[in-house]
Amino acid sequence: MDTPFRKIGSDKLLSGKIEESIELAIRRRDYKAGEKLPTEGQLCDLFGVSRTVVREALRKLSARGLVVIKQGSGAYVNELSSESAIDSINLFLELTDDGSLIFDIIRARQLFEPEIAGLAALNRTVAELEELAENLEALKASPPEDIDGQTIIDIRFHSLIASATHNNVVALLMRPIFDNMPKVKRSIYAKNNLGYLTHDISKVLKFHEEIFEAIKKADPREASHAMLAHLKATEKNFKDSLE
Amino acid sequence: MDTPFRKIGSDKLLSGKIEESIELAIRRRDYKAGEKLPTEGQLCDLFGVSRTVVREALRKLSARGLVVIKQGSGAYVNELSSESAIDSINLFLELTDDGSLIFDIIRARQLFEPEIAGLAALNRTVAELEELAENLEALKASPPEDIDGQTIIDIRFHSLIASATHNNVVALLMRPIFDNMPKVKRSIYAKNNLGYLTHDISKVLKFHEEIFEAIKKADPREASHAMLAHLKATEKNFKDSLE
DNA sequence: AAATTGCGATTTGTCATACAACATTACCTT
DNA sequence: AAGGTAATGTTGTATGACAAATCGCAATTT
Repeated sequence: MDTPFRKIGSDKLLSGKIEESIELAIRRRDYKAGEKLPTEGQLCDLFGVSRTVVREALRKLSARGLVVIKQGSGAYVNELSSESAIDSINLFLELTDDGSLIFDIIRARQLFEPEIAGLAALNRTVAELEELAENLEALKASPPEDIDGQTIIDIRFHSLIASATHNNVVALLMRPIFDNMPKVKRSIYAKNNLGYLTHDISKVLKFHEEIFEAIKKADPREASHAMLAHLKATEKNFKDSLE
Repeated sequence: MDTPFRKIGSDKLLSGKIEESIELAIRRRDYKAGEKLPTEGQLCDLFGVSRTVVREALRKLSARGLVVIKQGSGAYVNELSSESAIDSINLFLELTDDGSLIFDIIRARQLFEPEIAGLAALNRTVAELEELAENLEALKASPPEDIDGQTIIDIRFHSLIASATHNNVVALLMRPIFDNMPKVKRSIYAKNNLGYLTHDISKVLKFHEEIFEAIKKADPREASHAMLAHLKATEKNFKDSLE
């Protein structure tokens, strides 16, 4: 039953208020990345609370990746990496997976990656082409039985293309998808394990090379088509493994 | 001086180890959503550490959205909502924005949303069509000067379509993009404020209706095209505001 | 019997103090 | 001046105490 009365000072916990306060200061750039925050003692004085409260506030901020705490030294504003944000997403996907995650990942890649490859074909620099070429060589050189290693190289190939769009939002949002590729791979090889291996790295390599050539030629349509073909093949591989 | 050897048991801090341990238990589903964790006192005994440490571990977990702590009651495994994960992403985007965020958002939408609309056209249910229809009515009924209100309805329209793909990954990853739409809107109206308003809700409505009709007809190609036209118009609107 | 109230026990929130572990600085020795 | 060492500062952990919120159960009221 709802009453007309609602909570007022939402965050009644002191550690919560102080967390907010420090977070705000960081968002306002009062403290920039790498800078040292006041010591626990100073924060106690500033806020007029006990060290317990300050420490718990700092702990929460560190858990969210906003600050790093170094024993004996102090608390510093984190050079914000995307890792903690990505981790949050991945944790959520893992915990809410009702079994559809793998298929959703496969489908999402088909939706997004062709377009990404197309944009990358337009925006890529020569340095990025170089990195892609190196990646192809690495895949060629990898031992045929080292599936995990190949997966890492595979992920990097697709990540490089996402980065080559020069769109930070795109590159960031694709990360959770790429992070889940090993799970997809594992699910494929878990089914037909040891016996007959459908895995054929030369096929993957061929697709990668086609995509690379299209991006090199700055041909978005062809890049997009090549990417879609690649992902369709991956999906077929996955579906075949379900029997 | 760095040695080539690094710590193995990475988290040397007790609170970190205990955080990990509890997190693992949650990931393993030893404690399911809504369930109550042992009390602080019990955890102290279990791990053989002080309450300080246990409390800081719980605080970190709560900051990451894995548990909720209720004073006088206990710590419970959180009904995991996507909010904290999304917040992390949004915070990261905000803090690392070098000025390109708004443009990246606009571009990312053009990459992703046409495909999404296409998939939604194939997978939408009648209930979802109903919700979209209601949303169109809401937009029609909104006061012309209530731009913030219209933005909320606009966001919901696009969110509904993303959900109608029935792909959790897609719906989740689009959230940070939608959350930033108000920022884009504000940047448009900040430029030509008060004077001549380029804002014309009837245009938006027309696009939305086209998209809706295509999705209703289960025509992915048309849905995709309509969505792209909509987003191109939005981009033009944005670019016009830059002069 | 059902609902409400009140009280005690449990649990989390905050404070204070003390000491350990680590980092930084200043000083001293060479 | 260079290098090592002690002093100092800062974070990590432990303990004890009490406040504040919640919960469970019995007593009371209706």
